[in-house]
Amino acid sequence: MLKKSEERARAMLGDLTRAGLKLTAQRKAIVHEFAADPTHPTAQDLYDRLRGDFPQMSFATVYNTLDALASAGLSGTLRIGNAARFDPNTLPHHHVVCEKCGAIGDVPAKTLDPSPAATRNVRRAAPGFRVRAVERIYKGLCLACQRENS
Amino acid sequence: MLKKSEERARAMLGDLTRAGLKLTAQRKAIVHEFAADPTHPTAQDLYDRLRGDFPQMSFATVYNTLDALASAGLSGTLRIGNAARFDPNTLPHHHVVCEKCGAIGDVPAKTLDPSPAATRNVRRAAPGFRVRAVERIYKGLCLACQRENS
DNA sequence: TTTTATGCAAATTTTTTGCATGTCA
DNA sequence: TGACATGCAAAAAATTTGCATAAAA
Repeated sequence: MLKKSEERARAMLGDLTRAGLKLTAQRKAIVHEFAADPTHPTAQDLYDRLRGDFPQMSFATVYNTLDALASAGLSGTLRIGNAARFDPNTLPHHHVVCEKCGAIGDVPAKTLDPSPAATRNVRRAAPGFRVRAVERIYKGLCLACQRENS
Repeated sequence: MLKKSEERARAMLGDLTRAGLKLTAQRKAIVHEFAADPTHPTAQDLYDRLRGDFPQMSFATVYNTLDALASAGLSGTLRIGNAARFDPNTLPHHHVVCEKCGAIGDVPAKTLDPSPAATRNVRRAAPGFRVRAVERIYKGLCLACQRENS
């Protein structure tokens, strides 16, 4: 049986090919590192992890690949703190963010479609705006930071 | 009668003093420019607008002042695109973001307190996390961009 | 062989910092 | 006066770009 991370990497590589992107060694390496990563890494994070095994890997390639994945809908982009964070989870979900340590987590959602109430509220504030998706950020304190505070 | 922008600027200056911050000429200028600005400007935006009237104003001062306002709870910080955007609206509210042109708007909310359902969902995904506030981003297309697309 | 991606290095953009000087309270 | 803020300039991060070379389809 395949490890879950292997499974995800394979799925992502398949999607990548299907999206018309070329399957280079660098992209395979990036996808293997990224596909099952729940930590919402920055491009720099991934680059640092990869450069050990792939010293010829360029930073721009990591950036470009993550952008390509995002454009193909295979990755989400989150902006929290000063750097873009990438998210391989393509199922609908929201995020928790710890206001102290910055840790980010996923919160599964049935859908990101706007509720009728949301649509009404937006219509009132921004007439004519067409809402495609509603993303939530749950801000607060993670368990570890609550303990530290006491 | 005072213009609304004047009113807001005065309120913000009062809050600023009350927060123990010093009232310098630069801060007054920044607050007057910022307090009633609904466009969620970046520090660069504000600096560019101010430097005409205040050529001696330094960019770092704009940054520091906006940070000070945010730390004192007089401004919110939004990260959308590659730069921090500042928001003088301290009433509870969410945001609409146009995915094409990047325009940002406010959507008033009664409260940002988590609903019981939100608390449950977060608890399931991130055990022990204490949610303080739920912020929503409504993503979609603004009226102008819908028209352009057709 | 044609198209697309890579590496490299440099340019931009965004944000932060140090420190001497100046100003508010 | 004493604490805090400013300006300036430089450093540090984060992101994007151009172009010759290399690899995938």
